[in-house]
Amino acid sequence: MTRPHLPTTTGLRVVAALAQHGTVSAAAQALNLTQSAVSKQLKAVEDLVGLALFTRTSRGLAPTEAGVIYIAQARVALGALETAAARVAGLRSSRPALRLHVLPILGDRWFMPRFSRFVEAHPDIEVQFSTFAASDTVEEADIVFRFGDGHWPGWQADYFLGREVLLVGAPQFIARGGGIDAPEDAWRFPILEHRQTPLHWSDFAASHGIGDVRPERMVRLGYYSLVIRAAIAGQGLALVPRSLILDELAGGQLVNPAGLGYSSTNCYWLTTPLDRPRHADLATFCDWALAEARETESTAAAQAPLAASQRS
Amino acid sequence: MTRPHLPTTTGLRVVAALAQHGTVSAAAQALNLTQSAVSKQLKAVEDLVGLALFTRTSRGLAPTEAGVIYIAQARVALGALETAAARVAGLRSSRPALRLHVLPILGDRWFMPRFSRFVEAHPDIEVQFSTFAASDTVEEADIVFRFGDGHWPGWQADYFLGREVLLVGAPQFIARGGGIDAPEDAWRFPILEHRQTPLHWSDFAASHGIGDVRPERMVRLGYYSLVIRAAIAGQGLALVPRSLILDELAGGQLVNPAGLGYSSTNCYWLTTPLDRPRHADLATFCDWALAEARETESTAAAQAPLAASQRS
DNA sequence: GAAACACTAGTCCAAAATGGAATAGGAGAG
DNA sequence: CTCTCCTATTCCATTTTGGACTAGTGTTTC
Repeated sequence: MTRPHLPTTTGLRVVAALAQHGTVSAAAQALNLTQSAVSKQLKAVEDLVGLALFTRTSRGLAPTEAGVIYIAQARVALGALETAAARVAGLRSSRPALRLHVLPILGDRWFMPRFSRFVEAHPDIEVQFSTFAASDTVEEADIVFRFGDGHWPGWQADYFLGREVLLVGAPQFIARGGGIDAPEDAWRFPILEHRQTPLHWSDFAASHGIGDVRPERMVRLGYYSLVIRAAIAGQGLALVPRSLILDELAGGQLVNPAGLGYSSTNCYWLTTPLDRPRHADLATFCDWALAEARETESTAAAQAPLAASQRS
Repeated sequence: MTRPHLPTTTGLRVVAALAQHGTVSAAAQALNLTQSAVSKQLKAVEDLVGLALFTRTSRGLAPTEAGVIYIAQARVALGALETAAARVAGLRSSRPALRLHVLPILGDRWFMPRFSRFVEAHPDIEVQFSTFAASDTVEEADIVFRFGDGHWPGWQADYFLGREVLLVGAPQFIARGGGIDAPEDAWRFPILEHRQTPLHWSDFAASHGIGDVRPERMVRLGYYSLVIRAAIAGQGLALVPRSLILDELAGGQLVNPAGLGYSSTNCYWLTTPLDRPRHADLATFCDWALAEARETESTAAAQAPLAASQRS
């Protein structure tokens, strides 16, 4: 046998990022590469595989049947590498690295812009992030960020962010649909849902006492990044924690019509294992992350009235 | 976050090959790279990980604690890539590739020297090999090479090779130990065992009617490649199918003292699923592989008397 | 004890791969 | 029609990779 044709690990990351972000340009930002580099890496993987992994549209990319299969295995491979890094980092006799498991949406929209502040403040603490790792590696992590109601046996859960959920959409899209003045107006529009957090719309309806969820249409997407992006593109209304879309709200790409939203019991939590000692670096990181999250939400709260006044 | 430090897929292959082959030079041969390239790739992975993955001795390399962890995840990652390739290959609307799952020892010692003959004879048939893939992918394969007694529910098993098992060792090593004229003489020596096929020595003892296995010492190794290599290095006696060591017997690196060995019911089988149609390419490959295996064993049988006469 | 053998690690250098800047071109929205 | 967002490609500089070769070490053989 000659040398097998394997993709590079950059190629795997590109494929995984494209699945999550939906466009070459957005994936490039997430990967800290240029649009041109990502485009070429995708082409290289597709040439190697011999099939297109994504279809191209003017709005971005969508996985093909082959792409869905390939993306799944790319994630398994990347997860194994995260596991290897995390487990080996745990063996260092010098100060062991902190092992964090983060959800994709938090990695992109919360850690990416802020983590450098932690590094500057604590250059001596090494942090190992995982996103794709399998559940056994997740359980080994020092900190696991989770979405839910805050109850995980064996784990202490500290509220992180996302309790305040807003109904949002692109301004022109909402205007074309006749505007939204009351919660039930939302059902005139297609709505977007993140598959892994499917309860939002029923919570929204329940919190406003408006009966069943009855939208014109519902589109389910695999990543919150894609939900947000589709909302910006005018493909539907979305329910999104305010803290995750501060820039889009400030920039006017998304608006929160009539200030509609609700307070969710399902939100993002910072969890730590109860059966392991809380060593100093872990405590330092938790304090920093929770404080930054509080600051994020203070900023979010301060912007809310401003956004409301811009709406009239 | 800046770009994560991921190993290259070549680095992963190097780490997995080193685990299997025990020396940089042997791994290089298996990978179709030079010793220098493999050495540099290993250094690059170890620099990235920040820990040594192998200890170096004058006889080769052995995994460290970190190495064992890393190797396991490297194999998971490579398995995922094999799965991706196999599943995507199955989607091609043109002639789908044959998906073969091969044991490491057969990949190295049987397919590596012979597969180019198949390619020359059938350039139009694409074959996808896997070795590391997880069990779900194995079950999807068109052909699975297995070691055992030939009974796997749902699979047709055709004898492939390995029924004739020889007691072998390095000539000087055997001479220093006083030679071997009878089966029980083997217990004066350390013996080597492949962890995944642990029954050989008891089968050897039973077939010669010599009671329990009572060697001076037993060393268990994770790969048959390492068993063969350790036998050549004079670290013990091994039981190995004749067909897998024709070159070593012919070259005198290993000898079969007193023609000792036995006929094993546990051997290598070519298995195909009963619940799927046997399409033409599959039949072509099976015919070729079984014919080549027959030829391998004819050659082996023809060499046996010659080796015996060289021994006196 | 010397020679031979098998091994790893490093240097030098050419080739290949990678990524960024820039550009071309397409599609949709305003 | 213009603007915006998008992908794909070209050009080029930089980085990475792998092979040839060498230096050095340790073990085995004679």
